[in-house]
Amino acid sequence: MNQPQTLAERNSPGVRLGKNGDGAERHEAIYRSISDAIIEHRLKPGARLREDALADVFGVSRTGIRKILQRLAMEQLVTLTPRRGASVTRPTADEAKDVFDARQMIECGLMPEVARRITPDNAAVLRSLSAREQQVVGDGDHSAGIRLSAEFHSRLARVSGNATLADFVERLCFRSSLILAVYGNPIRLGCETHDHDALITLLECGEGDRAAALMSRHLDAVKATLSMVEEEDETPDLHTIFSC
Amino acid sequence: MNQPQTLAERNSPGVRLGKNGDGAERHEAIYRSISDAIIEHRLKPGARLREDALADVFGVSRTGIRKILQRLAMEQLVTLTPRRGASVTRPTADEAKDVFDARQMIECGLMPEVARRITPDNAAVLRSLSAREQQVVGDGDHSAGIRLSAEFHSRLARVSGNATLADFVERLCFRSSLILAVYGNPIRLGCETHDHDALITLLECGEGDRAAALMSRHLDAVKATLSMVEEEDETPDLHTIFSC
DNA sequence: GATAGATTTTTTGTATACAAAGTTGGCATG
DNA sequence: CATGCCAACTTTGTATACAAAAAATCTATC
Repeated sequence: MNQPQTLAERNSPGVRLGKNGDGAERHEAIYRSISDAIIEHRLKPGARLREDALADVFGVSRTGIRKILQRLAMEQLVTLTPRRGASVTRPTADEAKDVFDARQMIECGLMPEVARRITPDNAAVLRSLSAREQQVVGDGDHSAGIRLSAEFHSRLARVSGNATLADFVERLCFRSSLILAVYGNPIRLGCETHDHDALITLLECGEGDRAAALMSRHLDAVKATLSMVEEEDETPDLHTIFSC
Repeated sequence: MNQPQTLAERNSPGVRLGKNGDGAERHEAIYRSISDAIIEHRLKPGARLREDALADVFGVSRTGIRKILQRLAMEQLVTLTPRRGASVTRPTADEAKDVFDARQMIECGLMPEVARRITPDNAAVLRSLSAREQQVVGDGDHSAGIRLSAEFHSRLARVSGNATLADFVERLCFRSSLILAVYGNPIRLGCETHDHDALITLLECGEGDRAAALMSRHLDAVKATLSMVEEEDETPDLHTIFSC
């Protein structure tokens, strides 16, 4: 993700952006790069994101990076501390609970409408997503699995036709990825991927309520894999560790 | 530059900027000023928000204004069109439906937990908010009424203890204010304020399910006051108007 | 030898300057 | 007289420069 256009642009001083297209798409691409890196756990919670470094890597100035960082902060993927810069957010146990409770309410609540609106096309896309997820998990690529699972849930919600709630679900799924990265148990991860297929089948049969019940159990199962041990909190950390 | 922070201070009383004027709080105050103006319908949907003008009015440079505008855009209170700048968003009928459906799902779903957690303190704050709302509506100040109603719902959701869902509800309430500003019927507005009091009473008695039912009816009532006539969409507008 | 203060260095916050694109008005031509 | 093109003016997009604050390092004194 970090190689191709970066060096090319850095090496050419008079950057002609007419060819590459306007900066908006470029910014979107950079946003996606960072977002993906966070969701896939290549950037770990707590990692500092210095503006200069990012500007350097992506070959844009700090102005653009700041904008992207601000957006990521609003989606709670990074935290912006006033004079200390940006870092990948480390979700607290409370936040994790809130996020999964929210998902349970919204995603389950959406199932009846999804059942009403799902089309063979939607189902096919979702099944292929689920298949890809099972494949990469089978290959041991947990990062890709986490992201594909998030994408599955997000797209499923979008079938409901309610863009606002689908956006919420998408954001919650991104945050869930982060939570899994912190509290997740790699061993037990991915044993619930078959739920996704069962979910699609139920929805295609118009069984919205049973789909909601399954979704609820599914999210419970994911929650159950989390080991909710609150990690260290920077400063008190040292005291707790070295005082005993 | 010319008249620094005069309007900013007038519009946001109680915020202490201090002499050094911690920039963060100042930006927050400006954000609130613009946000309030939009929610209270002093800035009407479609109104253009030129960066220079705002920078001038609030006595900061365009940099800060852009940041605020971007945040407002993410909350869907303003729309940012690529080389055309910012304007107050004009919600479509579809968006309005989505927003109210979302509110119905989330706010109603939250009621049982709110009933479990509400304290006399919470109830008192909410009651005073409701009283203020009834008062200003009685005085004919619809703008303040809309904003106080939004604040009531937002705070009510926050009692649930789920910060994530409360944030969602807050955003939905802000957008609702905008929707009411476009599709609302001033005459029928505010006849449901008594629902708020009844809601608190039910919640204090621990009647979460009945509170959820009332909330559902309440939101239905608000929806019913909307006249869902899709307003003009710029270009086709002229054709439709002048072709007959 | 340790601690507190001061200095240096790094990093963010803000403003301004410059470039590109859009909009508007005027001018010329059919 | 209308229509299409061109030019100026306006407004946003981006980078850079400068200032302020926090972190780190060094020094001096107790």
